[in-house]
Amino acid sequence: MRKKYYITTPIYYPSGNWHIGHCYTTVICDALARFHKLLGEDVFFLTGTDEHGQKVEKEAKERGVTPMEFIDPLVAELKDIWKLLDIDYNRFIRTTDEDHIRCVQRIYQKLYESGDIYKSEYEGWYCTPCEAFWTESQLKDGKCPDCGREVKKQKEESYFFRLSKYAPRILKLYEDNPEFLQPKSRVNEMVNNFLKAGLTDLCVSRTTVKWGVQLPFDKKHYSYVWIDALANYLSALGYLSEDESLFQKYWPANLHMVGKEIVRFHAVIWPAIVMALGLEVPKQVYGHGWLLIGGDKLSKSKQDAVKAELTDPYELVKRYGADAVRYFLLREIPFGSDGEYTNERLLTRINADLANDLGNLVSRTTAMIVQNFGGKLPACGKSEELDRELEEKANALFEKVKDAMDRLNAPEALNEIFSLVSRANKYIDETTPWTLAKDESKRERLGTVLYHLAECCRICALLLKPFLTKAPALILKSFSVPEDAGFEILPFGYLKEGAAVEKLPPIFPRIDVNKELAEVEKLVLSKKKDKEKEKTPEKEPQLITIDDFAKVQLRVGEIIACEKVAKSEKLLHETIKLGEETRSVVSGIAKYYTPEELVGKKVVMVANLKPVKLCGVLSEGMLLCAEDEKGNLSLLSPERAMESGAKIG
RNA sequence: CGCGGGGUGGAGCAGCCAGGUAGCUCGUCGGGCUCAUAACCCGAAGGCCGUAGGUUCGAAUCCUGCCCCCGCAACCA
Repeated sequence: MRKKYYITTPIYYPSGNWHIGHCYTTVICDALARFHKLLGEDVFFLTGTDEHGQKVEKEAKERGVTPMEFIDPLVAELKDIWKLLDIDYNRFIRTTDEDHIRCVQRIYQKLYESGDIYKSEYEGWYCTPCEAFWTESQLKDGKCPDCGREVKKQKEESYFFRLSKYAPRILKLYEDNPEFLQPKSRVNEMVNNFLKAGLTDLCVSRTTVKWGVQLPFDKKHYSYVWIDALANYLSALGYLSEDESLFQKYWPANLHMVGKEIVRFHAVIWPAIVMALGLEVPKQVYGHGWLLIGGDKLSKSKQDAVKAELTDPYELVKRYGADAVRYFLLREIPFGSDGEYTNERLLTRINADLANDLGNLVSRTTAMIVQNFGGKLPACGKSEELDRELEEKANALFEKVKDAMDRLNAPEALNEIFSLVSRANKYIDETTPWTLAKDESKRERLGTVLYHLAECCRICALLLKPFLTKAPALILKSFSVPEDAGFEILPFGYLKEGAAVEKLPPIFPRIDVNKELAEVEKLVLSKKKDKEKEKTPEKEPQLITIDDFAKVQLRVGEIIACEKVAKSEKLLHETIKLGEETRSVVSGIAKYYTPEELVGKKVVMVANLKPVKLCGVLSEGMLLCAEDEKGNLSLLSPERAMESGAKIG
């Protein structure tokens, strides 16, 4: 029986902002899936979206649409991106899929019956307007972190999962299987932060959020989103459905690839649930690092020099092609740790590796075969030492690539492949085929050299198939290698004398980096402007009536004291005399005014603004300011002397 | 003392676990070549390996203190 390989990405939350980071995780998984397919394994590659929960519910409501109306276009967009990047998944699961929901319910039912889910009471801080529970540590200054309002301690009937029971077994899992959680540093994190302290049972039901999976044994309750989300790895295979054949075949997962921020859910909670269901635990969870956009470090030292980075996957693929984007993601980020994304690094990579090294190698090799042998591959004559060295390197490559991929290290695998590309370029200089071509007596030697180059191109292209999806096929085609050929034809010597060889136009045209960077910057800036425009037009043309205006009470106030707000760079805290009363007001003008120069000023303020707390300081009004496009700012003051408290209107 | 990771030529990283000529990619400079996408090949410059101590014949590597970044804990891939 063929070996099976089940690999998953996290399911993504449809936030409306798909970016290069989402592509990172998915492209790695796709490369791994393709690699294992080429090894002849039976692969199932799962990805999808996590669509339930409070956030979606809330955002849909704000837009006045149903949750599905909100999500559907976002999901369609994501699928488009995967298509552009040639992500070859077996299933795209959505947690709103009927079969998934049914599976989640059955999992809950099963755990409820076995006693691993039980009814108890959840006590927490409840914010009534937000309908949300918060833990002690989530509160900000004892207030709701979302809206800043008072919260009250409240108990709620809830269902809990006996996570505590599984802590020892999870520790043992880590000990017995060092491979289970990678990289190793994450193990320490989990053990020190959670497992050592002992796990507390996990509250797995909600009554406040209705956009979720209803619990079969208590219709008032809905599933905790994380249980719902994690279950996708099982539901996608038809677990607990009428047809469990996929589940039988592919479970347990070989690899759950996840971002480091959600390692806890995958390495602690998920195995516990899987254990509770009596199933085999996944073989490996890998917590990869992040792709930091635009160099956060840079922005601190060179405040003004922060460049706009192009991170929109559509635009990137449109400009540089799927191969270039995939290559960058797979090659540039040291695996396991964070990497940095900038347009410049992307372009440098494309030019240096794909255009100069690989593209050019293929180009010069095919050109010489066409020129000297009329597009028919010459015979491989007697190998000299230089040739044999190249052959050995080419034949040793597969093991090196496989070894790197077994450790999930795509950058290293690519590094190995490109070291052969490099060696081949050097081989051309060492053998100087253009000199051989001038001497009719060296014709056989010329053929041998070109044959070796053709073989290197072929072997590199073949090994690049999991990583790139366009170029390898083009290269192989130009050497008349069948499209569906796999790793079985890797060994040196596959190509036969007389095979048709075709000269290709540049596969990866060189990019003028400075010109392109300038263009990209322009593009990003214009997009930003578009976005700003989108927001403003609604407000501008709207006319209001005098009644609307009357709702705003404007009055003259006198600043009698002013100080900086300690925790903030932008805020000033003014004490303002407003006729008889005194108001506390916080304004974001610290960059434009010093506290000293404000004291004694008469200003215009909105007197009936609902009080809020900013950085913990009460603000009972708003000072009116004029601001121009350049960011200059000026407070408004009555033009003649006025008593504080005077009404404006 | 909550936990973890990191600080190595201009940039990004490897080396550290098993101490012993500091390596790779990009960039800069010089040379070579002309088959090729102004590409390719060779060479050079540039680092007291965050900092202060310690162990050792010998420390980027082991130990200790300190400084600085980043992350996790607290639903960002």
